[in-house]
Amino acid sequence: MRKKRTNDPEGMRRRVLDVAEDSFQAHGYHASSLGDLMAAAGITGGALHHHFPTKKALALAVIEERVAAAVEETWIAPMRAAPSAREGVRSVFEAVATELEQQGFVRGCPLNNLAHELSLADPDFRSALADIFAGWRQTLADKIRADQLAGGEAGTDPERFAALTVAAYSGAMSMAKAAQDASILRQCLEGLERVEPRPPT
Amino acid sequence: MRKKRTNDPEGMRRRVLDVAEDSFQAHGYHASSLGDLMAAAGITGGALHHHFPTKKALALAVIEERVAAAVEETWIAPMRAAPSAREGVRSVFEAVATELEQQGFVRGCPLNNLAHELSLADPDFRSALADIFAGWRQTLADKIRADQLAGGEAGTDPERFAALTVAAYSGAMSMAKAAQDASILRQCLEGLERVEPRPPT
DNA sequence: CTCAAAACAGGATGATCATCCTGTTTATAA
DNA sequence: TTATAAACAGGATGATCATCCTGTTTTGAG
Repeated sequence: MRKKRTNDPEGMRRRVLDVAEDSFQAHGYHASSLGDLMAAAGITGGALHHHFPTKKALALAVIEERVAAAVEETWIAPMRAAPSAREGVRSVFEAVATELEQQGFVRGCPLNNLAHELSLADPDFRSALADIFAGWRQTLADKIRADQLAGGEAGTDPERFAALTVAAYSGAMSMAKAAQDASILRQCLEGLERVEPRPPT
Repeated sequence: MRKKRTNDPEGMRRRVLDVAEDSFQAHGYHASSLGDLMAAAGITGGALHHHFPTKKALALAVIEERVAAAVEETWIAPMRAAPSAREGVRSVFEAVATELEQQGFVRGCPLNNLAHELSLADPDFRSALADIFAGWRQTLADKIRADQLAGGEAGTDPERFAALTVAAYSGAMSMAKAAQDASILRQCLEGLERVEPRPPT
């Protein structure tokens, strides 16, 4: 009689989020069935229902914990650590492009993928996704302001720079996903680097 | 005994595409059930199956006929008619922003909406969507080349300009959809207009 | 130790969905 | 007119899906 079951609520919750994040990115929210997720995570219906009563609750957790963390890791932290806004943008674009080229296929931007499918589906989804976009732009705008305090970027509007950078990245990832070709990212970066390049007068 | 049924295959096909295009944009492909579409179009299962044997066939028709036409109408035709590439881009951005502000909500870019949900779902979807993106960029690049033949845009790389413009628009629409606020479109346009603004040396 | 709550198991359920099938009606060509 | 295919009707079907429910095991507080 092997009666050994170790309760590990945190670990089980993490495994569910792992497979949900992966499946939502690979197939989307609606195309991911809870049955598939349960099989992939190796858990039962009771356990899944215990941690996430509804599919919506699961998706909200993926957005707030995983998608936000992905943006934090890919964009926010590198930008804060960068010597300047422009150098940060360049290094993030190139890092992502290089990573995509190495792995050979393009899954798209985690935030954009879910934003397109879920923004209109539910107000809770929409506001969670919009908040991540806003924080992303905020970080970029703050970096421009820091550059300006250091004497650079005169004449660059922080919010405008942030909006264009995030838009260009998101759109470039959209095209890269559709074309399954990451090179468009580098093309867009080259264009971005020619925005307001004139020195302060 | 009113026995009057007028066969109108073209009209019926058009009505199906009308409701499918609308529903795919509003709720997405997977969240649109054929039952809902049949009810909205006022047709029977037999008729739907006759014109579109599978849901995939219906979506492919929506992409190739409706989404491509939307890009043609919104971007390609106005760009060809514009006096210059930059003026064309400006007028399209402003026209879309104004239209979105008037209708009060943002559904997103038809191409991007389906591209995100379907690019990884099926190779046929992906290539149809990628072709539309490519044609869009081609039109923009051709316009820059025309400007160059007319003596302007020296130093502007046509493909780079096209890629950044499409990316910025797509990404701006993504954010506008998530935020339900079209103003970010104008912000991105202002940024775009500061790309390579220096005169030829 | 006791016991209540949390964690997990596993199946039931009702709804929904895409597809298919058998007919019937309409249009077209010979 | 007649034959043939296209156009359309309407229901059947089997699969799938999210949620819920009843029960069992584990954990920790008192």
